[in-house]
Amino acid sequence: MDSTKPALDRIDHRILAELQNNARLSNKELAAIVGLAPSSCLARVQKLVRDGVLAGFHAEVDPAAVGIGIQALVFVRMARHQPRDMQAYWDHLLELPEVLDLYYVAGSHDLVVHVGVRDVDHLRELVAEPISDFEHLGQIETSLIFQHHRSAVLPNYAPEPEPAKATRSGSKPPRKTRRKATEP
Amino acid sequence: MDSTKPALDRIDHRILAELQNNARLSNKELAAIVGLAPSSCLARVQKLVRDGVLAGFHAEVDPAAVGIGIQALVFVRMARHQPRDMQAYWDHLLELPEVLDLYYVAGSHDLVVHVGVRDVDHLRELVAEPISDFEHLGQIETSLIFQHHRSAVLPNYAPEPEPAKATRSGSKPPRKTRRKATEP
DNA sequence: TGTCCATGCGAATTCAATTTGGTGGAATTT
DNA sequence: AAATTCCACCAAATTGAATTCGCATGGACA
Repeated sequence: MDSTKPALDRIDHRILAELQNNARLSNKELAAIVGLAPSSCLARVQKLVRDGVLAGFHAEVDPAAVGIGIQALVFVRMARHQPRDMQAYWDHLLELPEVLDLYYVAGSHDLVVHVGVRDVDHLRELVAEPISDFEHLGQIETSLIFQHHRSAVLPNYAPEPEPAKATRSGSKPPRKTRRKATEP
Repeated sequence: MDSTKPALDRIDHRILAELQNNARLSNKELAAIVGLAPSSCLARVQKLVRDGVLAGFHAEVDPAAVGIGIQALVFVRMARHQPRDMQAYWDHLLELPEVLDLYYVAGSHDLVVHVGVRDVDHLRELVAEPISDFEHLGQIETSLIFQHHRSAVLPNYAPEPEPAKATRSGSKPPRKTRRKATEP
């Protein structure tokens, strides 16, 4: 049925969690954390990237360091909801560098725009011009953000299919180093 | 005056931009991009981390892979705005794994809560129980998210103080490899 | 003009990433 | 049930990067 759903096991989820917390973990460290050999761990990470489960790796930077003095949410209600118009306005907003997040939602607002600007003047200009500059707009309401928190890691609601490889007897029966083929 | 503001130069901002796009860039690659020797580049990155400008490195994972089927914005209006109550409710929300973003804003809403849940039942339970379970709450409105976009990199409004090291004559007068101290 | 400081470089060392060939267990086939 | 296939894993080896270090350069300041 679902060709795109090999389902992630416990170790995969562990890898995702660790990399969400710290994307700079070296493969060796990650392998040690999840209890795998570096080579096996690397193979899993590469697979997760190939499958699009790991969609990117981003540094988090202090907004103040790039001159963002204030942030705001702008709630926009459209006067018309033609898909054509919505899409055009959506694309328009995405081109604004000030737009950090863009939500298209059901309910009494249509769009919620999270913006980061230099100062109040910048905010006023942004809302007055590029954001309001569109046909078929209804109400616009701007709310200053006092505080914002973003969780770094997503919850995990996925059922784990298998013990992924239950190390049944104790912890690690270290395999006897076998090497005979290339040996005098 | 400002002991914590050595101001970032052009190269620093370039580093920030690149790492926001791809936090897994190797130091060597990054150095090549920004036009620095690996050792110099590493020193800058380490400094940016020490100074808190680089606040973290996070993997971005596909919500579907962890079982998040739907996302929503929950708009909450408080009945009372006592700082004590606000803070308690804020902390309460932060403990919910479903909460992905939390905004405390001025305006007609007080809190905007971005949640990721398994399905509609999960959403109903979340809003009915943990989110509504607090005194002094006013209106609550839940809006399904149809589409969400997050920009990976912040804009840069910071003025660049100095050419960081203007290579005035041409590009790279390759320094004559000096090594005399340890030479016959 | 001389000194200090910040920043950069290259070479050397240390350590990690990646490749490869082989192993064992579990599931599947005979 | 025995044989076979397949898959994920591991260890070792190689390649290549991260990190350290001593020194050089150029601007700021006196």
